[in-house]
Amino acid sequence: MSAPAPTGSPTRSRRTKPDGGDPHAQSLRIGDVARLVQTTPRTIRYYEEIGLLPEAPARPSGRHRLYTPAEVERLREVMRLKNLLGVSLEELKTLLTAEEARAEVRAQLSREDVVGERRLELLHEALGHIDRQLELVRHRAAELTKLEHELCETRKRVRRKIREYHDAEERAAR
Amino acid sequence: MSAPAPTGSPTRSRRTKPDGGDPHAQSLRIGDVARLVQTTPRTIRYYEEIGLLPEAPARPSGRHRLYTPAEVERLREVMRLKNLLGVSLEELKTLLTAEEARAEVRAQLSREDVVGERRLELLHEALGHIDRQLELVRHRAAELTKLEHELCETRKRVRRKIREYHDAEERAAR
DNA sequence: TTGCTCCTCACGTCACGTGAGGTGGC
DNA sequence: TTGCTCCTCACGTCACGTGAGGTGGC
Repeated sequence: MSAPAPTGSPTRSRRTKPDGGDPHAQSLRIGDVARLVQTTPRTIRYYEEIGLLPEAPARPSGRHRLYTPAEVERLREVMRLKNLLGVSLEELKTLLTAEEARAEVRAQLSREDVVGERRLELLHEALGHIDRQLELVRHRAAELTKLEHELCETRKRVRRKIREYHDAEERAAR
Repeated sequence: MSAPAPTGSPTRSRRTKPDGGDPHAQSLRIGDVARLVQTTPRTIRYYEEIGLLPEAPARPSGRHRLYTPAEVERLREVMRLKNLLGVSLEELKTLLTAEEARAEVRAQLSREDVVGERRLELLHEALGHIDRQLELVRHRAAELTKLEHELCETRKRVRRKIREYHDAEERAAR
């Protein structure tokens, strides 16, 4: 998982000079981000284009995009779900929208200013969303495990044949 | 997995009249096959076009394609690997070519007319191929399982919050 | 004969890949 | 200033989707 950065420059991070209160401190450029999450700049721009990632607010056309560590994490999660769940980007978008709603709920709940029925309602909504995702993940995991078992069985059969060959050779030697 | 055939005619199978030695007995048409393996006729034709499925030999242009049960099984396996492994069709093609080589080897071995070094060589080749596939499958399975655990943890936290809410309500009632 | 499914182009779409030509920042 | 990465079009590609117009077989 820890990408060994196969080629290219040793990932120079931008603006690592002592943080002078700069709101862009620790920001990474698109190429660095792409290497970190194992994808390409083109893909990141495309995700922004279709609204899967938020546009950097008020970036003048032609200027470099900059990404905060939080945005990098978000992208990493997007890539992970896309790879593992095999859904379309449109489905992924709705899935992530729900995820954000959940985050919003968590934020509200932690401020403790949402109480009573409303609080319970939000919690049950979050639960429903998690359960849907869990079902999807479990289904795929089960199918993969089944495939793994089948491959193991086939492997055993081949190994047995190899053993039988060696046994026969041994008998012949006597 | 057993497709409930959501809409359309109740899957009339072709040529189910008592098998009169017809080599095409039990053959299915492309629409029936598509329903069976959860895909579309277009996809099946496309796979034939790029050589992922063998072309029906000597089918005059414009005539219907017919599929034997063995061909349906082959296609089902293709769909399964594509969905679970998330590889390109080109990668899948080489993967299946190796699979066929293995089948060929099995056929040769069962005829017992391959002996000595050659036999052992073929077996080790098969083993290597299986191991590569196993590695791929295990990696994905592990990642999915990790995601599943994470979702479970999140679920627990939400449930705990719900319980805490009810507890607080109970205390308030006293 | 009527209805269905099938056929072959062929253009559209999704999720990017890949230059072309130009600008930005260490 | 030199090198790099970045930028925006814009066309290409992969894996199909979706009609258009026509033929095949129960």
